[in-house]
Amino acid sequence: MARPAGIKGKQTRQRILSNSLKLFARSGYAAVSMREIAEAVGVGPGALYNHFATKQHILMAIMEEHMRALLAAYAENTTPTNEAKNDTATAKLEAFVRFHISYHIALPDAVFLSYMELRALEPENFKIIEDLRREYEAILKQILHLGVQQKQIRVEDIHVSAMVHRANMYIFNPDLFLL
Amino acid sequence: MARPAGIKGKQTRQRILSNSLKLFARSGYAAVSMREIAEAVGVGPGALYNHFATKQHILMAIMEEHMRALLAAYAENTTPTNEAKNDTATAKLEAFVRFHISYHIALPDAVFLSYMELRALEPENFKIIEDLRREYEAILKQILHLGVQQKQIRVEDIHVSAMVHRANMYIFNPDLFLL
DNA sequence: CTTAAAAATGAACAAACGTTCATTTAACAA
DNA sequence: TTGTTAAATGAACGTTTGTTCATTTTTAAG
Repeated sequence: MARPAGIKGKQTRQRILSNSLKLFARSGYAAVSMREIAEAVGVGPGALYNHFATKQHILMAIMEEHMRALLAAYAENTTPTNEAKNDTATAKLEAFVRFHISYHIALPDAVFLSYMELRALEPENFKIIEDLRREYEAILKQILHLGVQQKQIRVEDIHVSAMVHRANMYIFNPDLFLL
Repeated sequence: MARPAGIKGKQTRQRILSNSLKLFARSGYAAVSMREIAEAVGVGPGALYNHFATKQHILMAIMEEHMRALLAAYAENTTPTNEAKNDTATAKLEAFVRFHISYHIALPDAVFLSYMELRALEPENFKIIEDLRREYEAILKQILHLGVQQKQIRVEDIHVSAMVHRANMYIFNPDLFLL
């Protein structure tokens, strides 16, 4: 057999990503083999390389798309209408927290993976994900800043406060403290 | 070269355990090879097998000895003198929490590993570690029970309250919810 | 002093790993 | 209809994996 009938490439790509996400979250990136992924998707090992250059590229695609989807969902959630309604910093903060929690609760595997397997990323990929994470954190920082300006929020140190979010990362990766 | 002069077996065993702990905590059990461990210890790959039958036995030794040390330390901490001083349930609870936090803060690698690499344990080994964990949790449950009897503590559900501790495990291993 | 056990070596093994490639078939554009 | 690209196969490649083993040296016991 060769190419099956009625198969669109983008579908297989998505199936590789979703199955890899499950497997990586369950067993860890290093413990999952390409053959395992291929079997879960229902293709031969070689087929994976029509869609991703390496195993690392699969992990990277999962993480990067997760972060970009998070940022896009926040932008979507923060429509001009909602922005007008949430005019005060405390309203913005509540909207942010509600969005953050509901979004992350809905995608436990992706969140778990994005925290846990940072250590499996090659340096240049790690940097890309780190930058996306910083971009997301900047949203919270900006809200806190506004709250201080409006004298609605009092924080001893805005940076540290925003890091409450980042703390999750350190819980999962204690060694990052050393960087 | 063969056996070096002045080497006691127990020393090498400990060096294998401590180096493996560091490597496993940093990169994950599956991502660390026996050759990596051997190099960190400063011996050849074959030497590891004079002390542990398999790689899994190394992980298991780390986890089991960590849990047994935890239980022993608590027993040590809870001397008859201290028990007499901590006669009320709230005093016992405070003593437990203080012990728990200070002990776990002192051993971040071992704690991280014992939470994270449960998924790398073969079923029979997982059961042994799980039983030790339950034994430790039983201490807290007993204190809460006493507190309810003495009407010093009110809990909606003792089991659930004790599980606040266990919650850490689920944060690191969401799939355990399915068991 | 002799001997058995303990500790280490490093080459070797089979299995599994990530990845490549020649080949085949389906989809699609010209 | 023809030619090119996309998608899949599955055997094969070189490397790495966990582990074994014959051998050597040290320790320790009788």
